[in-house]
Amino acid sequence: MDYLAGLNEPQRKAVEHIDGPLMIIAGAGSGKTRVLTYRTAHLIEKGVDPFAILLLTFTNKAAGEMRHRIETVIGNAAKNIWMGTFHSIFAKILRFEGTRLGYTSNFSIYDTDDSKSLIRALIKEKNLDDKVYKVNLVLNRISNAKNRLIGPAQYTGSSILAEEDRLARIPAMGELYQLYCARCFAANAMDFDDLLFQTNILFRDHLDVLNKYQHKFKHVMVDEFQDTNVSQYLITKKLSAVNRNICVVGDDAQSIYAFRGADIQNILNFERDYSDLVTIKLEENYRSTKAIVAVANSIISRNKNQLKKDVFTSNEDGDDIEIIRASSDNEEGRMIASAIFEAAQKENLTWSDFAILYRTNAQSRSFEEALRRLNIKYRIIGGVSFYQRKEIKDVLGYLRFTVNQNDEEAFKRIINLPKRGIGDTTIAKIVVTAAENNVPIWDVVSNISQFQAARGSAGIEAFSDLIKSFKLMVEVEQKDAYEVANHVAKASGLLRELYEDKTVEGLARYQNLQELLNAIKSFVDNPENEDKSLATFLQSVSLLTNADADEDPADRDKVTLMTIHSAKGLEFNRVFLVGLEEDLFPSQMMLQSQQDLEEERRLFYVAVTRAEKKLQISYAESRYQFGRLKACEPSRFLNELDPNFVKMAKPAGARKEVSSFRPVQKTGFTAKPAPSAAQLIQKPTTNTNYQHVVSANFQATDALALAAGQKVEHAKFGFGLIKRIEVNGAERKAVIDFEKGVGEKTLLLSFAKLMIVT
DNA sequence: GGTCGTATATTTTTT
DNA sequence: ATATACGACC
Repeated sequence: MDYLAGLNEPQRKAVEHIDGPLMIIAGAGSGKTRVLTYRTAHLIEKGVDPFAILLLTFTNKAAGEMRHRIETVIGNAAKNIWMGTFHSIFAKILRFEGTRLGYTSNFSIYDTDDSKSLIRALIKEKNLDDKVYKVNLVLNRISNAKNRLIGPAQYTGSSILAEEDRLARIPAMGELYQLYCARCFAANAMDFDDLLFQTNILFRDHLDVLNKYQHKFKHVMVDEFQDTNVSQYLITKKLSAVNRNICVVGDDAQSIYAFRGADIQNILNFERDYSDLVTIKLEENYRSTKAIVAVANSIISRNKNQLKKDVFTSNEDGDDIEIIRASSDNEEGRMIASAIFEAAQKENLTWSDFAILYRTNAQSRSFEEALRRLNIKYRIIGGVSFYQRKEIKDVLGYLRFTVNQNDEEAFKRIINLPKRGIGDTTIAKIVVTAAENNVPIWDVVSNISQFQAARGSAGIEAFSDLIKSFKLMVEVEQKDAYEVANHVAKASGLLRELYEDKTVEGLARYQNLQELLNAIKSFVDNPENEDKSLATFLQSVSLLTNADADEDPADRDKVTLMTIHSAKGLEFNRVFLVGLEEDLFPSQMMLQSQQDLEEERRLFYVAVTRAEKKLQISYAESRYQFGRLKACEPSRFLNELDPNFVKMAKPAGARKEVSSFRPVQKTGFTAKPAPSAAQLIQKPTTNTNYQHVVSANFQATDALALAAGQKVEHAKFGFGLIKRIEVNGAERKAVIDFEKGVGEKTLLLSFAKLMIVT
């Protein structure tokens, strides 16, 4: 019990409160995780069975870390606590209980891409105008409905919603919703929202199941409670209705997921649902300096919709918050990068002490470039994660279809991959045939001759034989996930296809695939995983968030770049909050669609409170957007900072633009790893002759731009004159002579769109 | 059915 | 700037 000694009064009270509903309002940096950890440990020490504790966190990573910390306090018993995200915990429960709802235990989980693809197909099948029925809009409406527990039947029955959709000129919305659900169900698939929605249905319609879990979980705890939606809230409420031991932890000031259905009212109105609720406020900030806390308070005090709170700190005063003005996004990048470089040297900090936080993922580019230039190591959290990459999703598609042959989206992805001569028309026909005859897709595929004339059916038969052999491995031979995946990668031909692709991207994709196989291997080898089946692996994979990505600890000393959303729950010695421009932050989109400046302000608050020692905020006066330079205004949020703790950074000395013209000497370098990225094959060069041979597949406009005598220039990086250009149409090759040396950068930018053929 | 070339729209945040 | 959609053509 000695760990109680290190806690302050409210923290200790929270830890020691065992029976009855408890709400902990935890200000930023107030030791929330610590309280949650100790409280759980305390429960177990008081004799609560770890299996009877349900702890819901926001990311899998948070759960993992918490488990680790509890383990150091109470040891091995921590392994048995039910801990994870809402999505992963209830996916697990649905595996067991889903049969009650007509799903089998190996149901697929559709990610957002799958959902969108299905909606796109439905819009097409119904002959609706996809300019009016935008996929994102439709998906949003469906998602919102599910999060508010409005099923398709209720949706179509609601005159209010029908009126809304009529006014929005999307009267077929209800029908689409219905079809979407029917198709997901036929595919034995649930989307992200279904994992919560169907859990609610399960608990509503099957009281014996609800009862079982109500008695199983003696204590229910919810972390980041401010970001739960109605669907999640109802699940926890139902689960804790018997024992009434519900403990929620959160900070209304940090509620930043309204766009995903999170309802700040859950926390603001929590008292209404529990008359005997005990509320404890943690208001002492242990993380940040006085200056940072003061500025954060000055920001959040402008919001009306919040619980009263008085966050304070007894930490040192600290440096003032610095505002950095840059002329462009590229200059912003350079200024921040050199600020990091200098600070690291002068103050003996490591790269991992720094974080750059931005509003949108697209902003990372200028920082990446500038950091690379200074040889500063960095890592980017978010963006396109490993499991989103095409080659990975392709293999996962095969694996998904092997486990669940009704999975329509997996089917569409892999049926013609590698090419089997099966086109979109055939695929659509199969899908529609299955839907119309109300039979699983697999029935059509495996009996293709009954449904379709001979044309194209050879390829389909080959495909169905392939899948049958995979099925055999899983269902009869009971092979584990790795054995199956390894075989599938080879037998499908995907591995070979990538192996034969000798371009740099091809190589990277091949390596990614190998890495996926390694990940599966380590899943199988991990003694903590009792169930090594493919189905279980797939489930764990589809619920990974981008905060969960593995990082090799040996390689950790890097500057972190990420969106403010992904920074939730983290802290850094130094924080650079960048891109403080009106319309970007606060985001124009957000203000238009949700009319919610307060949520943006909370996001600002979250960003500011990530900093421990020093906070620097920057904005640019111009920024590239859609390839064009746009003028920008400083954000209104800059005026909301307490002026007593803010200073302008001294203007950086006049800076000469870089315009080096280094001759290219390397053989074969690559452009950014964009899909259209190019590899340059360079012929041996002499000192004066910069000839490059490019095998390319380019648009006519590009060829024009590259015509002989044209200047090739890019922004500030320099230019070169093309002396001669030969474009051999048949071979799709261009030979280009440069009059003089051009910078490597210029070459890359000029050729980035050229795609390699050979 | 597949490939190529051009026109068009697109960007907020994420389980 | 780039991803997608569409029409022309093989």
